[in-house]
Amino acid sequence: MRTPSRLHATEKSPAVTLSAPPSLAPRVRFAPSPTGYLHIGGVRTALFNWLFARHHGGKFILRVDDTDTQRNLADALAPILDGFRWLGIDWDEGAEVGGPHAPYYQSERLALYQAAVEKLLAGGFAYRDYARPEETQAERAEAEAAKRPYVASRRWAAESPADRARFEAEGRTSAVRLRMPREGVCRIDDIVRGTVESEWAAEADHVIQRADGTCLYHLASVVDDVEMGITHVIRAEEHLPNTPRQIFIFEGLGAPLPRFAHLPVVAEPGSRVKLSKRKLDKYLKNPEFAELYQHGRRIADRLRLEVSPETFNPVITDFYRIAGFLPEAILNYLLLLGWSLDDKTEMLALPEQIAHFSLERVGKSAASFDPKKLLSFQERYMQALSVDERLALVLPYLEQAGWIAAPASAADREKVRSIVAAAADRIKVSGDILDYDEFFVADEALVYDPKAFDKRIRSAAGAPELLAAMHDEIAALPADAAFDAAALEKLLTAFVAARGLGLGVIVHAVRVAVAGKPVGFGLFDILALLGRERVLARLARTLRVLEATPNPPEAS
RNA sequence: GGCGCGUUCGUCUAGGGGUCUAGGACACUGGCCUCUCACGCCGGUAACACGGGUUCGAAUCCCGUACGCGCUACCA
Repeated sequence: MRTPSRLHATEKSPAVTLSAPPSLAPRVRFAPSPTGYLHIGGVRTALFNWLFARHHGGKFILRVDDTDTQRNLADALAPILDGFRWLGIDWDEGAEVGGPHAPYYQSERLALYQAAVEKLLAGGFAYRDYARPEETQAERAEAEAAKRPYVASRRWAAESPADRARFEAEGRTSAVRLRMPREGVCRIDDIVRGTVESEWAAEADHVIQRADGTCLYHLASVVDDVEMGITHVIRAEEHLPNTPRQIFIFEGLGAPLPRFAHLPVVAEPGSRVKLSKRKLDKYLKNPEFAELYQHGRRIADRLRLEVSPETFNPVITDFYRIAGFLPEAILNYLLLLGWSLDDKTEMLALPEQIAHFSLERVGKSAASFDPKKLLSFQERYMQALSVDERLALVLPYLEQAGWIAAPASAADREKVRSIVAAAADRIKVSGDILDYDEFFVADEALVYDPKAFDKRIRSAAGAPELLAAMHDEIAALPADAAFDAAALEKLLTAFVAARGLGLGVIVHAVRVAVAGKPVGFGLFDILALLGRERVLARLARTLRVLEATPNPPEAS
């Protein structure tokens, strides 16, 4: 039995999307723990929150979940905030920007949590539990052995001051636990998963405050959501089983319930298991993931960055910033991990993403991270940029590698601009400019690819003689002769035609002689970019190198 | 173990009872272009987890099974 689609849409999307007064504009949040890195799955969750807020003219709040941190907060938070800023995901309230519900750091909101604990206690929604850990453990083990859900016996629940005194006289300490209902059904009307039901009786009495007085995540999260007026809790599916106890806290606090939307998790490449930063070794066994990693690694090495897989790997946002990915490409890819507009549209610029985003179109099943597809978005976004835009992206890499002086001189800019133009689609991420060292090294420092040198020059019949003749022909050119790609094409074509040869015979040898490698731009572009003097110098050097080692050892 | 969620090409997905001999994209692959590489263009392989229902008709609705994932902490 199906409801008409119009009605169905209304039933799934709350009134807030249609006729909500401004004061009811949605308020959503993302609450990272300051771990020192920004996980790509976290970015996807944050993106969906952000898009939802922007689409509906609501607020996106960035709250810091630091109840549990001992480490230096500033150091651990900076990479996360910087990551969001780099991606262009901004927040209306929260860390560093403040707002009407400040402070946005949980570690500074302890008094609120304490008040909530007392309110829950007073209302009978929670109790002080004096059980010792081993006693709780034993009950749990018993339940498991009996194959039923673990439910606390509440034998050590203090119902009166007298109970407390008695337990404390036994040397016991207490944590505060939720007094979960023992009957009925908890119904969650989830925007992405529909109605999810579970038995209240299957819920354990979760601890909300430890014996040492500190509070736990579920309590803090709900208290903050209430206080900050969060209307929609949009988070990863792993939190779905936690939702009943949170609903119970909302109710105990007498607060209205937000809408819930549980997003499918972002999974490992080729799997359904949640993507985790700790399993890099495993992911590197996936060829496509390894290729992405090596690509970034190559760039980091040329930049002489000290990177470790702990902080530099494709699960972490910083990886992409360092390699020179475009934020728009990453966001576009991430958007499609669990969301789609229709049966064709894939490329959506940010304004379109905002215009079209809706929670109703979020999928239900885990989506595995596909490095190749991410790269393909990156390529398409890069292709859409003008040469000058690419030049601006690439210059900092050359400066940081020390290949040009910083800040770039006008001459350097012009030179690099020509290289970028000739490179065309070969530069997929900004750091790829560092593949073209042949245009930046001194002629005498050019490194030859050994295999290419042997195949195209040393072992190629007639190649040395042709290179020598080529050198002489260029040297004999009038000083004012054009040395651009068109002129060079004419010259080379005539050169081989005069000898009754094809272009292929000379092209490969010359390429290796002047660029050191068998792949790259069109040869005429390479020669023009290098200029006459450097081409001559490199041809001459190649011939000298050949002469110095006329009979190389047999390749094994 | 218990509870919850999920299952369409290798991957991301479209799909809301007939228009599905299941569409798109990435990957893979054949070809074209070509001085290499990359780009681009044309083509191809490839999926409704399984079993029962309901119905004239099921990828689509219902039930079961299998498999996967998540939760089951005085973690978040």
